[in-house]
Amino acid sequence: MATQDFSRSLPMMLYRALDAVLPRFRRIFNEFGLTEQQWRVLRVLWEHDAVAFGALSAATLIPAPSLVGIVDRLANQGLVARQRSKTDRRNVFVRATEEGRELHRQVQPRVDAAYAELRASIDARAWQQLMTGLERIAALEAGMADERPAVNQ
Amino acid sequence: MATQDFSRSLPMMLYRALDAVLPRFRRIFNEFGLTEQQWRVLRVLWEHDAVAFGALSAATLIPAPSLVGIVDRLANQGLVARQRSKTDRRNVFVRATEEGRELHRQVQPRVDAAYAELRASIDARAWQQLMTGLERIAALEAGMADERPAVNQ
DNA sequence: GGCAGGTCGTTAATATGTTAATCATTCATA
DNA sequence: TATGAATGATTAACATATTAACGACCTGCC
Repeated sequence: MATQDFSRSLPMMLYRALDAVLPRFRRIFNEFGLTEQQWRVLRVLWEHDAVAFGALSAATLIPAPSLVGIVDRLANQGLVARQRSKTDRRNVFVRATEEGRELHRQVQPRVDAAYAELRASIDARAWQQLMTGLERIAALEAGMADERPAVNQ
Repeated sequence: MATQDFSRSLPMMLYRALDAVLPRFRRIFNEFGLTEQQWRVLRVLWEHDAVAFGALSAATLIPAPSLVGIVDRLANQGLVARQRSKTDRRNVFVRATEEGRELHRQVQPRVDAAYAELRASIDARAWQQLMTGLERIAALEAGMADERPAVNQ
């Protein structure tokens, strides 16, 4: 089982793809004083009004401890607001303010255009195969250990 | 040009794939007191003896400002050593110490096994198509702006 | 020989990732 | 109804990412 070529390993190829794709979007976000993660949060809040903190973490793929600070900063800028659940005071809901929605309306068209340009630079068949492959990898259940705690025998 | 489904966008799918794949490797690195990035550096230094700082940054995909601290910490642990070039004192070479090589010999088999297991969990054809797709994306030249500074007219 | 401009590693400031622990709250149950 | 386990957000400590600026060093050119 020879050691595999490091630079063409799956993780490195995924990083390479991100390095090729993200800068064109980050450039847009920076124009509006947003980081990529801050934008991801706004992106979700635009579609769903009020989102539970845990659900927001899952939808953005941002780990909860990171999300705390990100929501803090967005709240300080007046773009989102926190709201504790009244039925279960452990839960926190996050929603975009009107100001946050307005900012999103400005950013989204630019992002859509950049995404269309990206997609147009790869032929549709290769794009579809790539997406299918990524779905299969993503379906692999993260670690495959200590999930399903070995129920009886 | 309707707004595209966020959760299935290329960047989010790439993140999802990383989230599914990385934990199984990180678990191994942590056993040996290494972070993922620290391991990437050792991985390259194992193959190449002495590597110029800039080349190390490129090979690991770790941005230079981050790499400074990572090499610092590896050097403090005695796993790597810095060495300034005598012909051009701006250049710095990094090499693994004997201790670093020994650690690598312990970690690599575990990583190879985990990688083999990962690869076995996807059929070879889908894997190949995924890799081909990733190569195409990676070839896209990052930002496609301010590269090639608009030479005459 | 000296100066303008470029290269290379580094520092600085801020934001985020990672892992473990904490704290308030809820829930099941004795 | 008190109590221990479970949950959800948060804090803590450390490592890394991002962007801009810096400083030492080289190189071409006057």
